[in-house]
Amino acid sequence: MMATPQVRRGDTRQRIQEVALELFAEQGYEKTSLREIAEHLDVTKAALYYHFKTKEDILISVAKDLAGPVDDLIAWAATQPRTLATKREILRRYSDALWGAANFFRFMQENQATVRELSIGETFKSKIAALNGLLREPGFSMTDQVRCTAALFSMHAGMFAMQNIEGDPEEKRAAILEVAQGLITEAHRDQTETP
Amino acid sequence: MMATPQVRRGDTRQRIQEVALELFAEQGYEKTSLREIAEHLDVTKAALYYHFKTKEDILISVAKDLAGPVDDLIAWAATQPRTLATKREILRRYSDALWGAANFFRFMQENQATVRELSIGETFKSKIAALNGLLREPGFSMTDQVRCTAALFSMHAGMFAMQNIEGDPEEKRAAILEVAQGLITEAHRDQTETP
Amino acid sequence: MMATPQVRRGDTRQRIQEVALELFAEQGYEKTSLREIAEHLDVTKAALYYHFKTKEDILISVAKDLAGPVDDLIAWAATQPRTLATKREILRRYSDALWGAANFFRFMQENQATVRELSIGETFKSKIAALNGLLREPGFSMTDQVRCTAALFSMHAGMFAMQNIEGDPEEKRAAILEVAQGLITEAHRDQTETP
Amino acid sequence: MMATPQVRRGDTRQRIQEVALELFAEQGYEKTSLREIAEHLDVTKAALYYHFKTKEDILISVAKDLAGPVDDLIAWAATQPRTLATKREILRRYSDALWGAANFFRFMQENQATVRELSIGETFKSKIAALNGLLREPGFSMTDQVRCTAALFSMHAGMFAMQNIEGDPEEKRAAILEVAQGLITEAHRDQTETP
DNA sequence: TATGAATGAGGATTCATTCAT
DNA sequence: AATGAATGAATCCTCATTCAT
Repeated sequence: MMATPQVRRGDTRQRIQEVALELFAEQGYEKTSLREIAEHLDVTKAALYYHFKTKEDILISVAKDLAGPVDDLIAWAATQPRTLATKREILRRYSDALWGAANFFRFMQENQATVRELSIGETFKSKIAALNGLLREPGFSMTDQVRCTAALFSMHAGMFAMQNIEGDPEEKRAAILEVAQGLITEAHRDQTETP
Repeated sequence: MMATPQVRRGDTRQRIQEVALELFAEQGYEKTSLREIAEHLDVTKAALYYHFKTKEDILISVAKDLAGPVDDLIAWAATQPRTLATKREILRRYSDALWGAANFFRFMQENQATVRELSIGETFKSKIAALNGLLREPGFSMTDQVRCTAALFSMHAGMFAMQNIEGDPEEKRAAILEVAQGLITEAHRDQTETP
Repeated sequence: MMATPQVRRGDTRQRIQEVALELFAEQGYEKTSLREIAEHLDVTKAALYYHFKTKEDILISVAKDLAGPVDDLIAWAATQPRTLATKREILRRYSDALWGAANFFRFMQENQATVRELSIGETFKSKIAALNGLLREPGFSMTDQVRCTAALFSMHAGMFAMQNIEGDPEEKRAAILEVAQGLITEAHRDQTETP
Repeated sequence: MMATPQVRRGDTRQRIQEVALELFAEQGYEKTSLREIAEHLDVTKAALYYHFKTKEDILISVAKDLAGPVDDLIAWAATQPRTLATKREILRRYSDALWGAANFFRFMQENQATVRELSIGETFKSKIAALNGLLREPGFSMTDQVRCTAALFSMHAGMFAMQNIEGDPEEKRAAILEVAQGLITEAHRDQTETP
């Protein structure tokens, strides 16, 4: 029969991350002020600084938490043979990662210019480059290389571009994955047929 | 018998647009201050206000100038039959538009969060939606609808994602277009085969 | 019959310098906020930033204006022979410099810890070192070297320590100079007598 | 049979004083934050508040501990005749006091502007004034009064100004004292000779 | 066609301090 | 004897914008 505590417990740090990500995704990083974040949480700006050293730090901490699956994916992929099957599986898992932290990836896509100057910018760019490297084969024809790259970025784009289109979300997601996998498959088939 | 003018003549307005776009594309809209633009041009901030009513106005004017080809494309497409051939041509022309104002489209892509709040945001979004509507057939299977949409966005993504990859720019551009057209074609073939 | 202008003319920059120096000297650099300076001038903080890039910049500009005589003195001294007569004249001129910008030098003395971190810190330290170098002879006995150095610093200290003591300011100033010159003279006499 | 305690025992209060003085002397009072002090000690800011009521309180407590010798000196001097010999001894003892808490006196000298607003400011100023009163004779000529005052302040200045000069520290200290005593002596001789 | 001078609103950040535990 | 969490007030500084000249 404990009374509801008047002051929030030890979850403030996490609540900051949640609210911040939400606002960052909604309005952009620059347009979201710490005042705004603080107000949403009913704390003072200074409280944010108790938990994070800078505004950028909030974003970094969020990124660290949410980009983990992509790291795992890259690490896993590095142990696999560079076959078509592996690549299809990479895309499948990437789809999971993307949809598992949609808000965050939406933020990253819509704030590229801003993020580029931030420390997570390089980090992220290199992850995407790593994934791209795992899919693309330098020996392929230019067109097929584009197919591999397009497989990756179609998923990014698909995630948001399809938001406005009616239809069951899961079905859409499956369709996007299918198209991406189709591109990779086509690239490989193409190369096998025409040496 | 006029002496050569020491200072640039009536081209200031245009020079503002050029410098602004360059800086917007490089650093993002928010991170680019009017002071910075003015300094690059060796004029005062106040001079910018003689030519444009607001910061946003500079961007709007740039957008008006550069987005024209896309408007033309949409207008033209409206007069054409919704055939595969038309759609392939739409993509081809869109490729021209994109590469013809690469800086601007790069800006739009990397500053989506910011642009969304600006008046050109809606404008632009509706143009993309219009293009997408010209390519996508609501009657198609979800997968094929995704293919149509992916054709469009692959070009956006391709434009920048391929920057880091070695190879002749023109060849890359052709390859990107080919992949995009391939997607549309595949969507149509698919639908024709499996009614 | 022109009416008194409502807005101050072009003297704002200078008025900022004056007020700033006054407040810096009175309360110290850190304790003086830009808000305070602005209020004293009946302008906005932002106005200060129109004229100076940073708070430190205000101080730098003041220092540049007021430390000129010391530079002149050093330059002049460099062209003179290192005789006792020269040194006595250095002290005399230094007295002029000090009393000519008393507020500023008082500030420098009372804010050493702060000034040390600022860019003018090094600048100033090196000037004092230069002066000291012009007065001190490394070949002298330690005691006489101290006399030379004390001649310099007695003037600094005297300037303020004597403020509380009754008496005609000009007479005090003359007495301080005399004591300083006496120290230098004694150092030289001493060295001549005991080789 | 007590185990060696892992954490420092009851000496925290003293450690705070030590670290605080060190940082105050190094960076100045205002530039030294309680966070910084706490970090150097590996405790929380709140811990400082267990031992001291305010930031100023830390400084006050340090001053109380370190200024004792000067109080003793003043008390002792009050019981002595105002002879030249007494004054020379005052300077000698003052030299001891100064060198015995060099960090603290350096702090006081370099932070005059700040200290002036603090409660120890008045305290300290009055001590120096008391010392000065013990050395200076209002009946002396202005020049000789300046000599007396200069004797006192030369020691302050000497302490730090001579830091950059090569030579044995003890020898320097002795030389500084000698010069100071010389000034007092000269003042007295002068007065005796020219009544 | 521009500038010089200024403003008002707001930004991120830091600080000394408090208090329940 | 000390901490974790938080606050309120202040800091420096930047920005888009205005307007008389």
